[in-house]
Amino acid sequence: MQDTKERIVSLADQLIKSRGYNAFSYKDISDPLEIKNAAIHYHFPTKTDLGMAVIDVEMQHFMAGTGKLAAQPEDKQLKFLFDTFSKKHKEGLVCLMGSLSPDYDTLPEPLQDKISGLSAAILEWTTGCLERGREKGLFRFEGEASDRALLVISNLLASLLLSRVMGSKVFGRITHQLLRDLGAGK
Amino acid sequence: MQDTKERIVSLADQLIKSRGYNAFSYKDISDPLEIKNAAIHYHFPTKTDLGMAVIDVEMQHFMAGTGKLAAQPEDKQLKFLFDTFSKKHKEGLVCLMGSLSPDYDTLPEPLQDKISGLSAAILEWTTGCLERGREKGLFRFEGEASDRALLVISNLLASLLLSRVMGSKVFGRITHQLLRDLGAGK
DNA sequence: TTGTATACTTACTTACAAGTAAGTAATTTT
DNA sequence: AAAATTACTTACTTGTAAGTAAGTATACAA
Repeated sequence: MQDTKERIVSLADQLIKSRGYNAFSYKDISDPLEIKNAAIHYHFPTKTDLGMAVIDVEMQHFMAGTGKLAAQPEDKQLKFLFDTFSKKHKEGLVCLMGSLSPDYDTLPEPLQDKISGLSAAILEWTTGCLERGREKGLFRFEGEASDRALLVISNLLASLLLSRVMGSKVFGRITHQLLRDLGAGK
Repeated sequence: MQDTKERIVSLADQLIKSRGYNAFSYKDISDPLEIKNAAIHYHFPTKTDLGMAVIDVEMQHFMAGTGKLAAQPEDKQLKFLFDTFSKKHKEGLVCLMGSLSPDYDTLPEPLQDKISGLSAAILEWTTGCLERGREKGLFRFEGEASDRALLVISNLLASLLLSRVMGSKVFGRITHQLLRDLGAGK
């Protein structure tokens, strides 16, 4: 039954994005799934193994999602990124990197490396999207595309975090301003 | 000896900003200060009390710092905000809100309220700064000053988080782009 | 039909975080 | 000089997180 394994990863993913890596335990997973904590250790011997699996799945989803859109115009592609974050916002979650980066120094090295890998992939993709979009006249902005991509990611990440602290309207205010700065939808 | 009490808060502040609220324990404070954990409980009966004290001190520092600059031109005032974050960046720390917001939902309500209060104060101050600065021609940007202030705070917060994950150069790249977007120093 | 792999459970161990109760030494107040 | 307050320590308790060793039920394979 691959089913249990997938449910464990899925719940762990949600827990990381809602409460943070250091604030959830195997009990938070075993209780709702009505299994014993040892069942989780059977699939994922250590919490690090589970964390790795969560990031692997996130990476796979990202690759699959962007892969499907590769032929679309860049403004549509960028919308995919914004929609991904918008969905998390509606669920009251933050993004993986937003959740894991404050705890980064407390995480085991293999986990750190996976997180860095994921962030590099997202930055690379966003950079390419903005770069090509600007050439086509879909976006208008100054400076290096990679710097602008960093700004976009930085804002999306923080908008989810700040929504929690400052109220949910913050997400829309930040993303709206962000899109305006890119000269998108113009 | 008020000294011990202050050292406890100061260390707790550093621990929150380096490892996160849920990832530090009283032992991380009692060991370096060479006191017993009960000594911390004497000053701060619960971890929540300690967390509250950390935020209180942060708020006091913010009020004192901005208060001193009230007569200065707005671009200098904004520089104070950037310098505050730059200092944290050099120390490898993130800001309080960056550290506490992912764990927000796991925190006791009084702590949540204090964090929200602090964030509101920072947003209010930044909004005023940008607003008056734009009127004087020190800044140039579109949209509501409060939305732009949100963007500034969002980027500063995220730049510290992302520096950990993506490498320390990220901080400078984000802040540089941010200042350019405000038409500052021009 | 016996054996082996899979997916668990039962029942632990170890470690440590958070908090408390009672005691003590030094200072300060009356 | 006695009493009270301050700032701790000693020595706990309770709870929980992470992990493990050994056993069991089921399926499927040789």
